[in-house]
Amino acid sequence: MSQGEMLGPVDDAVGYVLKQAAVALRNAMDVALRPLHLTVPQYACLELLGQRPGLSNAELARGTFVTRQSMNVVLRGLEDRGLVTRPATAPRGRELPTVLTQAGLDHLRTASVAIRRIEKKMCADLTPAQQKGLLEALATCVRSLAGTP
Amino acid sequence: MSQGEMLGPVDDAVGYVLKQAAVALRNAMDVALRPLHLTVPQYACLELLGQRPGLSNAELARGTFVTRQSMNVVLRGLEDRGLVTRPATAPRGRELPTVLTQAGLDHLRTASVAIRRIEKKMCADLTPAQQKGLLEALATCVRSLAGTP
DNA sequence: TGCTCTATGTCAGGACTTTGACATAGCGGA
DNA sequence: TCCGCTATGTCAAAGTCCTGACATAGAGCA
Repeated sequence: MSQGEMLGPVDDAVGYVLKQAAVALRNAMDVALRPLHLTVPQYACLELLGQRPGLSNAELARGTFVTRQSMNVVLRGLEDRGLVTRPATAPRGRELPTVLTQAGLDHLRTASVAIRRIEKKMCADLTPAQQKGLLEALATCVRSLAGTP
Repeated sequence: MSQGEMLGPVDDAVGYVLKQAAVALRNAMDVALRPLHLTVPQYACLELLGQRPGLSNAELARGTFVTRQSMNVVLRGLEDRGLVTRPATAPRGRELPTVLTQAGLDHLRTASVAIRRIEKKMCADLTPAQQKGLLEALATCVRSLAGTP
């Protein structure tokens, strides 16, 4: 390659830098979760269940930004490993409320500290005010994009 | 669903909101590019080539955060549609410098305004200072994550 | 009651991306 | 010069995720 770090116009585009940050975070999470034999979607599922037990498959899918089908296979894998449990029959409607097992809770704890370390590292060079502003700005972006075309 | 918009602890995590924003942007770009028969990676490739003509396959892959193999199939598709051109033989080393054709440039222009409209909408409710802060904060996060573990 | 509409769980198929591997072209030091 | 070392382009295989489709359960309304 000819130039090492030439600043191009793409680096001024919010979308580009957003994508860049998301990919960097994803990769860092991936390597942090590998020793625990967890993928990022699996961890996201556990984290959500830890904070809000009894979520159904569809609710978990929306919460982790994947489809119901993908979440279904994730849950199957976690179920086979004994990390989560779903009742055989639906207590209401067709929703199968999922809960963490003790093993799942233990796994979540260790994974959670690893991920929290990643986030800490990511925000290490940000002042508390900057971090707060980042959070608010991103939330505002999400709201703006959610509106009608 | 029981609760509509209950604010959970996950919404306070920077990583979660970052992912949320990236997915929202990706989806918005997807629907905006569909009428032009372009996928997001294809558009990203065209945009990069428009700003820095002559980039090689590997350089484009790094710039769009995918693997060389994925970028190879993307380039093949764009080449078959006559939007980009690569020399049959490498002028230096093994790199094949890719450039936009006139049709590719036209396609890029229309796609670029559509995407810029999306970014404009995303940042609509942000003050210029907030937008500047967001850009800087994200760049700082990328740098922090890039450091050694 | 009966009908429609929405939402959920699940199965099959396909599209896209990544991992792994290989041959080759420059680069730099012994 | 020669030998490693890195980087590039490409092929094959695997994995991951999504789109499409179906049957079913509850809510709302005539």
